[in-house]
Amino acid sequence: MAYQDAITALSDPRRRAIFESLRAGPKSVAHIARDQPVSRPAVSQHLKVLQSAGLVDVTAQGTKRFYQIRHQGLTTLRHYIDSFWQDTLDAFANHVTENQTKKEN
Amino acid sequence: MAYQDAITALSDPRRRAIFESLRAGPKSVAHIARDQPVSRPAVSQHLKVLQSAGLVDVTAQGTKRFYQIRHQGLTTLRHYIDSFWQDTLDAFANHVTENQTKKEN
DNA sequence: GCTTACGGTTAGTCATGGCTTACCAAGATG
DNA sequence: CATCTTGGTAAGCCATGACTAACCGTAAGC
Repeated sequence: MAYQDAITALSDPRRRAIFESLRAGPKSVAHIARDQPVSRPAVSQHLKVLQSAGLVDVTAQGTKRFYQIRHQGLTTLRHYIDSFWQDTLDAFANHVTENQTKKEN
Repeated sequence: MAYQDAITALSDPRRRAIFESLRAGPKSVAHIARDQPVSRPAVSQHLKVLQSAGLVDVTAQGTKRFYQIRHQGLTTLRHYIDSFWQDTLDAFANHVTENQTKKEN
């Protein structure tokens, strides 16, 4: 949902590896698990986290479930990062001008 | 250093709160800790992580140490996120065309 | 000089979360 | 229908990491 969930989801190395493996396109759970050094249930749990973070979505096709990257999740994360630019640059300018005023720090 | 460290550093809610509190400009450790519901050593440890992730840098001024946001750390993180766009869009196009070819999935 | 403020480090505790094993439901295949 | 494949879920184990208390070094201020 929010950017917090996206960051939390991508903070785990294995989850990041799974997410990055989807760069190549949609994959089934078994296909993803084949390239990972952990069990299939572990992959399934990671995918659940990625999905509820809005980073992937699923397309059922028979018993197979294809996961793929969802760009919207990455967009919210990018907005969060971008939001620091203007804020901090303004703040830094203020800090320089108020440098001599000796406020409570 | 790398984007991995930045993501890991920002995955912790408290560390994110500390980092976001620096939007307003450089602050001393005591000043940061004043707004956080944890002890000063805890804040110190978080700042250490943020620093080694390249997200903040320090300016000593007497016994006080002013921490501020370092934009370069955010830049590497943004590049990582951006790197998914072209890759996944290409991959999706391929997947659509190869849809009937029934590859091993 | 002595004392106080600032802040980094260490040791030890406790909660979070990633993993495996076992289990179960549902669609595919004969 | 019986069997196999696919994959989600639960219980339990264990490592990681966030936190506090206690300590230490260093620069200010009297």
